[in-house]
Amino acid sequence: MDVVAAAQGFAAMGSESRLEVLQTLVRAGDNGLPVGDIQLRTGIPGSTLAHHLKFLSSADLIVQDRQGRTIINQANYRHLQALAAFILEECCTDQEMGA
Amino acid sequence: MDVVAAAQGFAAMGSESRLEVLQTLVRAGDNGLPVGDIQLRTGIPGSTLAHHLKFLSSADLIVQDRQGRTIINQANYRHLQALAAFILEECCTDQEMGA
DNA sequence: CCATTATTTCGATAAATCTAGAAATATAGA
DNA sequence: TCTATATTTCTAGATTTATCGAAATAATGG
Repeated sequence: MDVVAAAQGFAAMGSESRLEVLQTLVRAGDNGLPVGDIQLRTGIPGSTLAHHLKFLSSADLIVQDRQGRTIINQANYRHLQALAAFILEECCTDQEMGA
Repeated sequence: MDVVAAAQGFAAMGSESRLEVLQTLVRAGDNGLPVGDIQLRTGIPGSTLAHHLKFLSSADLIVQDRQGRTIINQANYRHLQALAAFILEECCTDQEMGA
């Protein structure tokens, strides 16, 4: 995980609306959720939601998979875990003792 | 950690420049670093850096402490850890089994 | 092919953010 | 107090983002 990808990931989580969408998907588990269900649970209008889902998907935080005419959205747990790990990954590597 | 604070925290990490500044402080450990040192290590101009540090500090990601005429910046490890934990905290709580 | 459902793209406006030079502020020491 | 050092505030332009209605696209069933 390079700093560019990480920044993009955090930026995608850095909006209240989008973080709520992401949390909804994280809670939903491996089955994922269709766009319409997310719309119902969050109250976000379709066009706005599509915008946010695109943002999340560009950042690799979710995966979209078409099934017939609905689109299933799933949290990308691997990537999310990698981002969580990234935050403190290099903790204290430059720290000097004493002082 | 509520969703508002979390979104603010992730937004603060969601810029490449700012994430680099934060990483620099995470690496620096508990001793922290003066603004000038961060400036040297990152190459970011003073006024821009001050802006980013304020952003990070508003989001509670770093703590600033004046010592004489220099300002020591330290990563707020507690808060960073809480943010890392937040990401997958509620994983799968809504998941239904089978099918 | 037509109607229906699901989702996205278009378009436009408002708001927030990024950047950095110049000026201002704060502190310490001579 | 005068000077040097450290950092911030001011200011402003360029870029990005957020929002959402209306129109367009995609897929299904009759």
